Amino acid sequence: MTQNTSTDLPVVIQQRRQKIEELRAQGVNPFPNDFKPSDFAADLHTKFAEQDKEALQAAAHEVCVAGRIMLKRAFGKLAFLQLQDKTGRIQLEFTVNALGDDGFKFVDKMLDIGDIVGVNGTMTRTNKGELTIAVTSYELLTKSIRPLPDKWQGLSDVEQRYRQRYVDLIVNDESRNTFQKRCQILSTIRQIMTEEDFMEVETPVLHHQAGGTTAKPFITEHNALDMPFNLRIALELHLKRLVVGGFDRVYEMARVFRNEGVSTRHNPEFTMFESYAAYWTLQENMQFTETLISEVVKRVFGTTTLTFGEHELDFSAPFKRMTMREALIELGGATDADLENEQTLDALAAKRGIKLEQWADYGHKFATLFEELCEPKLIQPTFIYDFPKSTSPLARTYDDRPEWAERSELYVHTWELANMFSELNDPQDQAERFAAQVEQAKAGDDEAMPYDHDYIRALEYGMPPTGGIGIGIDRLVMVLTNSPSIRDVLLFPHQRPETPEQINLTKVENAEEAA
RNA sequence: GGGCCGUUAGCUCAGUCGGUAGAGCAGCUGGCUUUUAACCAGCGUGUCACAGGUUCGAGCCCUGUACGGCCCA
Repeated sequence: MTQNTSTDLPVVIQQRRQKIEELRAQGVNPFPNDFKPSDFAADLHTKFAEQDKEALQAAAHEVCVAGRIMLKRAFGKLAFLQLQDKTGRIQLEFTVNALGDDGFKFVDKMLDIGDIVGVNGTMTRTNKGELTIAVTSYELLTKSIRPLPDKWQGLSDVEQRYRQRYVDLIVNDESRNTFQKRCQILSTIRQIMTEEDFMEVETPVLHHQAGGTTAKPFITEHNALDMPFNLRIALELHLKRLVVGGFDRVYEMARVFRNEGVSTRHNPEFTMFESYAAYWTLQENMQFTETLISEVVKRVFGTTTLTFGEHELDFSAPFKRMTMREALIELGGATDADLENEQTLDALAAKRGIKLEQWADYGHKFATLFEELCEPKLIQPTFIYDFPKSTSPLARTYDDRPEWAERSELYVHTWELANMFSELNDPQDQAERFAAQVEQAKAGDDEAMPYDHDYIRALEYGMPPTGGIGIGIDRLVMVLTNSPSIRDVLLFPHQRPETPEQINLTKVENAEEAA
């Protein structure tokens, strides 16, 4: 918001500011911090669910809550307000009888929707049966000066919901619920990882060389070192260095950054989960991934079936498994002959109207055909395994099938949710793969990885046979919370600056630091 | 990057054929001791995203820009 002069402000804000002045004139602090609530709305609803008005009034349970006023219905000598805390809402009843003329008049005239109050009172029920706190004393804790959105329509403008997430969270229950679920999903993953004896580690965000996958990095600069850095695009290579170091089971769940487009499924910064376990094979990777996800669903949602859009998704283990070749044949309608060699793949692509890259080899063509022909059909959780070697530069290949990598991806609702493989631990092979990537980059693949010499050096010390798993946490949360856009599961999704001035602010700060 | 759509009061939205801005909620004043989108009486909320253009006259037509949404790459 731009800086307005006071007369430009909405009338409501001017009125609220005047109320603050009046309060101060009366010696009332509009922002005190001496109130301690001891009860929460949801607990009260649970605790007193069975008790009727007479029972409650006879017992006169004393309670103390604090929260935001969301609704106000005032009569001459009685007022009902609805208070919202982090657990939900509870109705408050203010009366002249309980509070006296001045105490009631303050509620009527000075307390507004949006204000934060603390109250003491006793439990009761209204004649209509609603559980209510009969307030015996109260305190204004924070005066709010901006009006909340319409109590019935709420806030639906998507831009404002993202830019002012705090307002969205105040008024939209679904939004609050989604982010609570996100938090529970993350903490349950951490719980399970701890139960499985994994160690959570932190690796650098600033990389000299953004590796571990193929994506365009962000570039930043270290002023004191006078040196450019990339923001990480994956966690992989540092975590595997730790496996070399003897930490047999490690994982990290954190933000990575990719300098690419923004869409309903892409945000420039997003959360990756990666775990590495020494001595795990691809089979164990797949078993663990399905256990982790189905266990998260069970613990967080108390079920194994969740709705996404029109689909019922069944997360009970085991998930379906098929090789990429089987998928192309069963789902893609290809024949063995179609998959014979590069020429037959070209013919298949031409027949289905699929464009293949100039630089693509057999493996890349094979994978592209899979993406085009099969991905849209993968709704229920399904592992696709056995990837072409050339599309998997960090994965071990089968000893008896050197052109195929011990790699699998988990698909749910057409999205790639997880990626896992037996890690390539032969330093010479890995060096050759890096070299091939460099060649591929020269040939025009702008997603090829750079050569990481220190990673080769680490492998030369010896990395035990290891299974690695990567999970796109935001997409997982989307699938589990029925959220069609990644912005619905990111508290503060990427937005362009609201005003040109904000772009200038960023530049000014950089210039100051550089000076 | 391309296509389509959107931007009007604090919020949700209407605005006819181009004739100078409208509703509900919120707010303000008054009334009301059991409301559940409380009710009754009264008051008005405004850089119609921004900048140009056409026109006697633009929220409406045209051009450009910004921001956002959806789809495609």
